[in-house]
Amino acid sequence: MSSSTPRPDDEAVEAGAAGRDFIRDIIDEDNRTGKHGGRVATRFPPEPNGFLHIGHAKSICLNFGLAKEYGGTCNLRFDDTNPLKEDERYVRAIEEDVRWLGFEWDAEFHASDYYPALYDFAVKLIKQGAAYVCSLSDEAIRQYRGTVTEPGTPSPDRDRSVDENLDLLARMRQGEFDDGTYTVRAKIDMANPNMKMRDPPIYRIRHASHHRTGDAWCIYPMYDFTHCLSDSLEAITHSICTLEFENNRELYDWFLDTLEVQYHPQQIEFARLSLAYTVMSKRRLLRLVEDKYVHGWDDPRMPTIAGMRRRGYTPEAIRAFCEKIGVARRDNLVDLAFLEYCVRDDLNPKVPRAMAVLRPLKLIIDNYPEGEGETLTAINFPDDPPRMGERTIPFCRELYIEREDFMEKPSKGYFRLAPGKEVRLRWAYLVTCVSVTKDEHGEVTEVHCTYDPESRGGSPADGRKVKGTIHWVSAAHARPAEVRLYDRLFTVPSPDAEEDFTAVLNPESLQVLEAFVEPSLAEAAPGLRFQFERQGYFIADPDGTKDRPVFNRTVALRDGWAKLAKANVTQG
RNA sequence: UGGGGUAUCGUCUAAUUGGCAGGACAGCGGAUUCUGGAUCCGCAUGUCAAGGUUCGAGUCCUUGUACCCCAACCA
Repeated sequence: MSSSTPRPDDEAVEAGAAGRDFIRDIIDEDNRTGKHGGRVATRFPPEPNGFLHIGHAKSICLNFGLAKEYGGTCNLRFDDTNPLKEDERYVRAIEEDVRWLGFEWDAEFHASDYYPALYDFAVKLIKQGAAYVCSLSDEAIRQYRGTVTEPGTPSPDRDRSVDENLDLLARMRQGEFDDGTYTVRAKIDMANPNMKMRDPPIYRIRHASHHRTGDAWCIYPMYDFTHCLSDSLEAITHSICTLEFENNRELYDWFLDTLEVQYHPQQIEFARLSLAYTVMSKRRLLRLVEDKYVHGWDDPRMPTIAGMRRRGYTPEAIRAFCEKIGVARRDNLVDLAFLEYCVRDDLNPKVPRAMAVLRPLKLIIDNYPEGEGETLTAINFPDDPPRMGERTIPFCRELYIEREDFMEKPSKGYFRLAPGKEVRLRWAYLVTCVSVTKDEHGEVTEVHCTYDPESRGGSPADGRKVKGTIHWVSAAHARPAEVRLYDRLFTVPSPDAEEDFTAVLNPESLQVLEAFVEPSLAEAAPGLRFQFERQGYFIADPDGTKDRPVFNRTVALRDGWAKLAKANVTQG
């Protein structure tokens, strides 16, 4: 078959739908064989012990996306079985993030909703002789478990009678015992080569208040026991999780088989997302927040959904990213450039342009009348002028330009401003540098130019070509603004591999600049996005005030000159 | 050293199930441009290794190698 003949799903891919992957293959096959009666029911099951990150976004897009594509359902389920680490605050943050990403769940559940049912299942297991109450300490349990190469040894309580187990469980539940004195364990196989099958604990005593059930319980079910049964109770068809739960699947199936539940969902594992130059475990992210390496869960440097939102990323960009990286089972480390591409690609057509000077250098037009000024017209979206209209910008004799846009001794290929060189001031005039003034350190403090009055708007009357165009703001009208530049949080691609990941934090991940912005930007409401021409995409931050807006750089523009300059340097 | 997994351009990911190894990002070159942006065109780069089966192997077989996960009363 010719390669130019489109395959059936090529159109779907082009239409923006997610691509093919092994999970969709499994579902197609299940639908073909009628395994779940053609039903597709997924769930996104976060533990409310931290904020969601980009790795969760991948899972969210997968689970909700599958439900949408197959006309199924997707629940939001909080896996809240550990009262010590969980909090209502995280529940609210997670709900907000999922909605912001553009998904709405069919039903919201909490594992804690199932505590009574789960307790009954534990009783049933005991009655079946498939679980027992164990009095071993956590250390003892660990020792009895053996190692990966040596079998474990049975707990002395393994053959406790059903009646005694039932009595002990009831008393555990009544609060008769202290934390750590007893656990309920599944009775499986202490010599099983799969460590997860060596009589895993399913209930532990924790005299702690739960954010939803308060003090109603002092015993809490554990993950393996809770998760499969929650899935079953919700009649989930495809229980999608990450690869590290692969060993748990045998246990997942064991509980459901042993308890002979009506619905036996299928657990399917996929490789979690790793993003270069950041960490993705909630444990480490929590550490960054608690030890104040960042300013909170929503710090724009964080890989959290909240951080990316504040940074200016859009839900569309994040969704596109999650679809483009695909779903597979091999370990991966996704390039930061790929995420940034998705962000630029989304922002480029929908964000208006503006001018801001981040590192100001004064430019004086010697032949422009002192004390006079004029108003020029700038187009908000040059690639499609009618679409976002135009705005006016004030111009006068003294301006600020970017320090980077002037070089006293221009290097090869530099076509911005330099002594004797002519450039275009964006939307304004052509200017030629005639002299510079310097301070006592030899630092250039002012650039003097003459302008061509016949080039108003930026087009010279004689049609001569000027290679360089630079941005500027009128010194008399410029508004001060704080600009926050973000860089990768870590200096190495895989900080997780480091002994101490905090040792490789990037000290320059945040740079705060005192910038000048064009007047139209002064009152930008928080959340408004702009492309500062030639620099990048920015979003107005809630920290801004009426007289002093704050802009976060979402992502820089690709910089061809920086690349060229770097190549020149390495060449010698 | 036990068990469970995974290996395809630098990166992410496909390959109609044994039939020309494709796409995207990154890179490089060119065109174009009032953003060194965007856009357009083009180029280069890959099947973990060694054997075997076959007209034909990324795909099947054998033997290796590398990496990931599992010994929390976390999820």
